[in-house]
Amino acid sequence: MARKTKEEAQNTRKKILDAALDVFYVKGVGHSSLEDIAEAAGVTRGAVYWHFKNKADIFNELHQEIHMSFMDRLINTQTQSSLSPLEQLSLLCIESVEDIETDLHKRKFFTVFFLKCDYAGDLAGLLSIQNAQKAESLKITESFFKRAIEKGDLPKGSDTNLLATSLYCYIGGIIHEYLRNPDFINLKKMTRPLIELYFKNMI
Amino acid sequence: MARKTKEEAQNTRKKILDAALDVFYVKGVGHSSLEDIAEAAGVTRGAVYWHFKNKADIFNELHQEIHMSFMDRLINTQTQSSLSPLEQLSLLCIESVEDIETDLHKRKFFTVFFLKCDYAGDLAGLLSIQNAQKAESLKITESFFKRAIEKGDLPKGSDTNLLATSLYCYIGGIIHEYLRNPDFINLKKMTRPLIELYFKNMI
DNA sequence: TCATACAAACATACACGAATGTATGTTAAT
DNA sequence: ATTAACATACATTCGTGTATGTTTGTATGA
Repeated sequence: MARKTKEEAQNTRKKILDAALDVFYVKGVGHSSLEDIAEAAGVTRGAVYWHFKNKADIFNELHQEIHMSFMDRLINTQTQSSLSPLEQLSLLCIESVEDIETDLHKRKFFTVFFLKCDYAGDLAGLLSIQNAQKAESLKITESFFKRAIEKGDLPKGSDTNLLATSLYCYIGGIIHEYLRNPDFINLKKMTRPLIELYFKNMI
Repeated sequence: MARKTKEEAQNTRKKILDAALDVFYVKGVGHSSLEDIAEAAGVTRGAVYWHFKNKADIFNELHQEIHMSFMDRLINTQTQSSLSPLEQLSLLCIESVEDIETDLHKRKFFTVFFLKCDYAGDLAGLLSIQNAQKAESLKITESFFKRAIEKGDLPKGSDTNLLATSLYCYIGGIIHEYLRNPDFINLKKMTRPLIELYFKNMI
């Protein structure tokens, strides 16, 4: 097979990842063969094996992608807004949840990670990788609450870990419930009320 | 093979279901073979096929089991307590979440349904069955909020659907996050604070 | 500049095992 | 006598990882 330029090889790699997301979304990770992914990417299985060790490797790479994207956004939200910390956080939550409906790419990601994989067998170890990454982002989220306390927007002595934890559970729960059953939550109508319920009342 | 009494056959069936839950919990649904389940139940694959159509059938039966159990509890909570509707609901939430940690059987169920299956292939149709059942329980949950309004515990005109939805997302999120990463939430310490955050402040 | 060697980036072939569903056999409850 | 409730055997397909083949980009040396 003709050797390609580095750029072309990167392109092939990207095509494989994109194809994998699509195939995983439709068939579930467990029922997607590397042949399915190769075909969807327009290459052969050999190419998939050249770039990735196995299916779990592909899955993990996909997760890295969305984790990085989320972290970027979290950090940018923190540093680039004229809103108060709680307003920043509230807006981030609203936008993140709304993205699930409006951004098909994101919806595929979250559907795959929440509903279309089983965190067993080859994927068993990846949950702890994901968890370590979540701990990282939780700390940053917690820092929003800390800044809010410093600004006097929250009572001194508020438990920032409890607040960050509760917010993660709530937003994660909204996304998960929506993906399980899009008819359960009309995100267009309910995102803001659901998030406001949290930010107006709970804290 | 010796024909058994009806009671013995029911016992075999129960053994298969129990074994399936254990195997699914350890290996994930996708990576559990019917041979694995048969072996764990101390029978052969023939017996599994006698009682169940296929793996999806077993999975669905397991889900029926937990759904019925939850509905019973929801209905009993509603009718048998001297607490106010919101207190009833709050206590139900606390107990349900605490059960995840203390009741291994429940933890296995929720782990299997949230993390160890991929809702694709044979399991694809089962999510909508689960969703229909959830809609049923959501209505009952909503009725707690309605009664609370009637009693004057909540403002007239409160959106009971929003409240029930938000509670489902929150409790589901807590359970999901805990199962993904037991280190993320210390349920012993955090269950009450998390639930109280909701009931004391959000509503 | 050109020739050459190496190997990256694939494509194709090989080898094998696992899991499924169905068919058939067995025995005792009814 | 019939058949429920299994156990065992049969038949097949699918998917995986590894081995091997092909071609051209790239580096190096003359």
